[in-house]
Amino acid sequence: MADPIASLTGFVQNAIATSFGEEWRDADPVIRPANKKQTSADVQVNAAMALAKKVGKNPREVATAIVEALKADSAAMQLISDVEIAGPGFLNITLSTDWVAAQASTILADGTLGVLPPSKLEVIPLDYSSPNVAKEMHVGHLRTTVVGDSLARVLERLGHTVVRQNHVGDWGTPFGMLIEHLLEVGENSPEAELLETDPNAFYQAARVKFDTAEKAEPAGSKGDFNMRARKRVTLLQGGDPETLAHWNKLMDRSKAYFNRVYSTLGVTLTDADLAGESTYNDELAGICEDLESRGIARISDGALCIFQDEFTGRDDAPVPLIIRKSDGGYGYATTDLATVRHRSQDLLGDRLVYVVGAPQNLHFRMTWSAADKAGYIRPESTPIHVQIGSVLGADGKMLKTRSGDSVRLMELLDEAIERAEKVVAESKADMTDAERAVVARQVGIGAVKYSDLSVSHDSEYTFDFDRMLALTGNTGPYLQYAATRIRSILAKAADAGATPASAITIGEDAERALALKLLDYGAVVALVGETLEPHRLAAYLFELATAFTAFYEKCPVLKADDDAVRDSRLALCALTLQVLSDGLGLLGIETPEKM
RNA sequence: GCUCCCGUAGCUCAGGGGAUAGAGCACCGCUCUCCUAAAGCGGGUGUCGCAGGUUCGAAUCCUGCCGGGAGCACCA
Repeated sequence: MADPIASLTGFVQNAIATSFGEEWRDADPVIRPANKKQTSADVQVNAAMALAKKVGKNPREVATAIVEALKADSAAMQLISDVEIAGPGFLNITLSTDWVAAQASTILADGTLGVLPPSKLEVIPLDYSSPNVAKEMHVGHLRTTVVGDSLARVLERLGHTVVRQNHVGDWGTPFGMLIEHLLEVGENSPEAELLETDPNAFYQAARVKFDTAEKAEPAGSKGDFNMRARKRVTLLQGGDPETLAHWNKLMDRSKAYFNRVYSTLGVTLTDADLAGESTYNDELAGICEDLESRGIARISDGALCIFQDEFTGRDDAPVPLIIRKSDGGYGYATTDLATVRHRSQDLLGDRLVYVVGAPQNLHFRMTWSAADKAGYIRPESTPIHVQIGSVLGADGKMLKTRSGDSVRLMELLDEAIERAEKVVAESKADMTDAERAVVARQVGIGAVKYSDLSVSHDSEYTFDFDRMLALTGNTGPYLQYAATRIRSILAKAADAGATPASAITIGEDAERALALKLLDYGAVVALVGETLEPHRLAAYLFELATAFTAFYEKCPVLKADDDAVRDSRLALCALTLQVLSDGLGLLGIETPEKM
C-alpha cells in the first residue's frame, strides 16, 4: 500500500489502542493531508481532539500518548521521520523521505501505479449515454456519455465487472410516426440519410407532417397520416413482422449515427451495449398484471397507477406512477421497472448505476421505490442515480443555438476539433497535415471531455469553448501538454542511452513533493470508484501536473549533475508520465505523442 | 403546494467535521545562453445567501427562512 494515509492508519489505530484500550481501535483516526499554511509536515492526525472527551483526558495528553506509542513502534517509525504536537492537539507527521522514495520506486517497478482492487469486487450495471433514436444527441447526452464512460473505465480499472447499458429510447408512440415518414420518403432517400447526419431534422419533418395532418384532415379519414402512424404503433407493439423490419431499418440508421458520435468521442460503447427500451417490451404486460393482481397498482382515470404516500404532487395528493396508459400503452415508468428488475435479478448487480440527467431524479426514486415494494430488487442491489447537471449557455440558460434549437452534437465536436487544429497549427508548424489532424482530434475532444469531467457531475455548468480549449490553467490540453513534455524528455534520454533508475532517490524538495503526490494516485482512483465522482481524479491530475512543472523548473533531468541523479529523475519522469496518461485514460482522454 | 439540486473571490468552479477557506481565468509586474515560454514565479482579493442549533471545532451536519434552477397523471 503506497498511499501514505492508508499506510499510516493501522499504526495510528495501534497507537490509540495501546494507549487507551482496544475498544478505541476502530475510532476514526482522522488522518488528513497536512495544512500547509500551518506546518511543513505531510499529514496530520486529528484523533486527539475527538477522543479527548470520550477517554476523559485533555486533547494534548491524548496527543502525547499517541505520539509516544508511535515512537515506540519501530515499524511505524519506518515511515515517519518526525511527529510533533501542535495547537490544541494536532499531530503533524513528516514522512520519511526514504520511505516515500521506496514506495514510489515500488509502484513504478510493479506497474500497479498504486491502484489496488477494493476489498469487495462488484458487478455494476452502468447506464449511460442513452440517447433517443431519431433525435439529435444534445450536450446533456454528451455529458452523461462522457461521465459514464469515465466511470466505466475507473470501475473496470479497479477490477469491478461493469455491464454497460446503453438504454436508448427506441420504443414508444413516436415510432409510428417515424416509421410512416420513413416509408413515405423511402429508406434510401436523402431524407432518410438525415437520420445519420441530422436526426432532429428527420424527427421534425415527421412531426410537422403529423401536426399538419391533424389539422388538415379529420382524424379517422382515409389517408390521414396520423391514422397510419397510430395504426403503425399498434402494429409495432403487436410484433407485426413487416413493421418490425421497418423499425429495424430505422434502428440501423440511428446506430450508425450513435457510432459515429462515439467513435469521434472515443467512447467505449458498442452495439453490444445497447439495451434499449424495446428490450423490455415483452415484460411490460406481465408486470402490470402482476402489480395489479397484488394490489400494488390500481386503475385511476383509466390508467393503471401505483400511488405511494411518500410521493405527493401539486395538490398534496399522492402522485401516480403510471404503468399503463388509459389507451393501453406503456410509458417509461414500466420499462424502468423492468429495467431495474433485470439489472438486479438477471445481471445480479450490486450497485446499479444510472448516469442520467438530474431532472429525472424524482422519476427514478418513485420507480425504484415501487420496484422495491414489488420485490423486484434484490436486497444486495442498490440503485444509484448519478445526477448529471444541465449544460448552460453563456446566458445562464439551457444551451441552445441563437435560433432556439438544440445544439447539434456533431457540429459541436467538429468545432472543438477545428479550434484545436488552429491552436496546434500555430505552435507546431512542422507537423504534417495527417499528424496535425490526429493531434487536433485528441486535443479538441480531450478539451470537451475534460471540461465535463473537471466539475462535479451534479452541478450545472456553463459551456465555453474558449475556456475549455485554453492551453493554460485547469484544462485537458494543459494536462496533455504536460504529458508530452515528459515524453520528449524520455525520448531524448533514450537517444542519449540513459535509462530510468530502478530505484528513485530524493534530494530536492521538488522531487519529494512530486513523489509524494504520485503516491496518492491509487487512493484517488479508489475514491472515484466509491463516490462515482470523476472530477476528483481530474483535480488530482491537475495537481500532479503542477507538481511536475515545479520539479521540471527546479530539477534539470538530462543536465543533472551526475548520472545517478539523472537516472533517478528519469524514473520520476517515467512514473509521472505513467500516472498522468493512465489517469487521463480513465477520464477517456488520450495523450498525444507530441503537441 | 410538495420534492430534488444549487447559493463560496470580478468570472468559472473546488473544498471527504479540523488550524488563518482554495484553484483556474481575468488584472499588474518579473523570469528564456536552460530538457517544448503552449511555461514558471510574485502581487489581493471573500458578511462561504441569512438566522438559529449540534460539536472541543461548521463552508461542510440539523432546522427554519431568503434567492436561483429543475421536476411533479397518461412524451420518454
